[in-house]
Amino acid sequence: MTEDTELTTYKKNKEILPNSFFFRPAEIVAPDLIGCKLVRRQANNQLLWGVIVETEAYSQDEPGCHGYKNKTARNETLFGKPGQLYVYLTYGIYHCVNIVTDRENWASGVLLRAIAMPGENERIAAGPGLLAERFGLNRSHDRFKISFKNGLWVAPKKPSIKILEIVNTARVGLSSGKELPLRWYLQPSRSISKRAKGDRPPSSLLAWKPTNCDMP
DNA sequence: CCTCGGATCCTT
DNA sequence: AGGATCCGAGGT
Repeated sequence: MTEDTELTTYKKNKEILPNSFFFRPAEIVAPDLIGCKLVRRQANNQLLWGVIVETEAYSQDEPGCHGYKNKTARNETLFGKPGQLYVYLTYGIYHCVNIVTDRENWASGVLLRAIAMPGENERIAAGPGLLAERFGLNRSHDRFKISFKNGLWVAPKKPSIKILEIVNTARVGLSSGKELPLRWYLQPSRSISKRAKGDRPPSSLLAWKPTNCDMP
């Protein structure tokens, strides 16, 4: 299949999550995104994609969220319409990519923490900073509305993903709100971020590959 | 204006 | 265990 027909196949098969998917609470959207594909159309119309294997939920009623205290210039996007990106610079070096969720004027979003990409090193996007770098997303993409038309969208998970286990744990790298179980990852993917204690490492026999999610 | 500390990752 | 490197938030 040529790249252009692959691109149009997404549209023809409606392999695009509707915007309404994100108009739900972050703690519902976050586990629901596990197994879905993040797809980016590149300048040459080739598609860059991978399977989302780790997410975290944030919302303004808990202290881990950037919108916990009040609206500022930095976190304003988080209060905006669901279905757009909230991208911020962290530790002065890396970017973190969120998809805004729930409803307008309620700060909430899902942090995309790790993606498995077929044919690439399994650690290429195994963390929020690496993921942002691999997909070429940075502060200029803050407020970016994800859609097929805009060349960045999420494709629904394949039925085959349902046999796999989604593990729920505490979030990673927080000083406040760290106890809340708002992180989810796909077991036994080898592409999740490696920072959480107690994560069950996948055995080499069980290691999960994104190849069973090829189009269509 | 100054200081502090990150939703990280890589190297000792 | 510590450094890279930016910048928003909060205190003086």
